[in-house]
Amino acid sequence: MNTSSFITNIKKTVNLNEEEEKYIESVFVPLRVKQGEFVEHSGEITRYFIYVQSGCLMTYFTDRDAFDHVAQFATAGWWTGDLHSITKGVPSIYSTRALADSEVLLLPKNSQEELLNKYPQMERYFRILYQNALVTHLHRIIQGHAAAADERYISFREKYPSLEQYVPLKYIASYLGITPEFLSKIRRRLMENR
Amino acid sequence: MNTSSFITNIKKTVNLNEEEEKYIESVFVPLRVKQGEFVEHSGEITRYFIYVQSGCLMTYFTDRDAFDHVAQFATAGWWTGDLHSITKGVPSIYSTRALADSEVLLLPKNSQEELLNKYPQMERYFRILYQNALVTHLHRIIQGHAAAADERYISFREKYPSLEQYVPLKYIASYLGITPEFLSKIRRRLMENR
DNA sequence: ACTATTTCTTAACCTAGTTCAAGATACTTT
DNA sequence: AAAGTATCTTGAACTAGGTTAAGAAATAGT
Repeated sequence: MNTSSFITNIKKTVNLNEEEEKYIESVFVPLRVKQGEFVEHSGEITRYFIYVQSGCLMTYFTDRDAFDHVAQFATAGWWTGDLHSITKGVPSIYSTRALADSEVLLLPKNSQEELLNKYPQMERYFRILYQNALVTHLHRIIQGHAAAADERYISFREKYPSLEQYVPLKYIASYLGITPEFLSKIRRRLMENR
Repeated sequence: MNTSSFITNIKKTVNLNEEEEKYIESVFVPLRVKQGEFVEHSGEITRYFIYVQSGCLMTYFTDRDAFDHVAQFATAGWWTGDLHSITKGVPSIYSTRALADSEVLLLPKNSQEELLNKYPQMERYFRILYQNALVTHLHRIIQGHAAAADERYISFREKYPSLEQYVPLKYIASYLGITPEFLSKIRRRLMENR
């Protein structure tokens, strides 16, 4: 498995010379996961930042009634994992699992720290990554309050059309904060009205 | 108005020498706002990162039915504003207003860029700031899906006890994603059960 | 191809949270 | 202190979305 797609991704944000590329590539741990397999388990301390090369992962929270709540999906070019657990060294409340056979690159916590110390561009890369994620998250919060479920579903489909091929509807429902049954109703209404 | 509280805040995360402190202090624009006054208006391109020295601000989104939805509160030591608008140069969908007489420090977009280029520590400071905010935001999303309104209210009070002095209940309701009337009912139930 | 398991849908009934409208408490301003 | 404005509460009627349970359709395993 080669890591060049990741380097390409970084270079969209910051510049890297040959030596930097080499080093960065060297610290990632490539991993293949089959559909259904876990990359991280809740309850354990997260050790890796997870970058998706291909396939699709989901990160989710399981509540005390054993209901799963999808925090985020991640397809090629996305990062996922539990930032809180890895940075603070506390057990994670999220699990990360493959929704399809996937190739991921694991960046161990220590290696990330090294990268940040060694290459200021990497500090910038992550700053911008987090900055963009923050905008998206806040938008999701507000839309959760301001828009009805059907609107949220419609904009989800517009925003992430590629996810439909990987993600079962029940997880999309979970991501949107509704039940699969209600999503079914919404989908039917949308079909009937056109 | 002095800016030293801000420097103290940065120094909790990264180190600064005398020269750096001086320069950083020099690029901030201090501003006093009275209760009810706006710091940023939706529809305009955000020009400043907003740091709160004292008092309390709220940033909110107004939907097409003219309902306000509180995105976040900010008291002393917090940043607020619309990251999307300022970084992408697009009109903001959020407004920021003072809930009490407040002292804020405005960091113009250009000055932030300069700081980031000049001092790698500042890149790190913002990376960590965003990283922490991301954790909080994701938690808020998940709690919005996994917890009922009364639980969300209780954990809000535990997490931000200091906000109760500044923030009218109707805005707390908005932040939690419920109506003021329903928050009233929740509060009553909580009173009766003890 | 056959079976088992998971996912998706439907329908009847239920509830957390909303809407509307009115009254009660605060908080300002003069 | 009075009057005006904004906030908070209450209650009755309502609705978006949840629950339960069962069947249909798709996937996966053998």
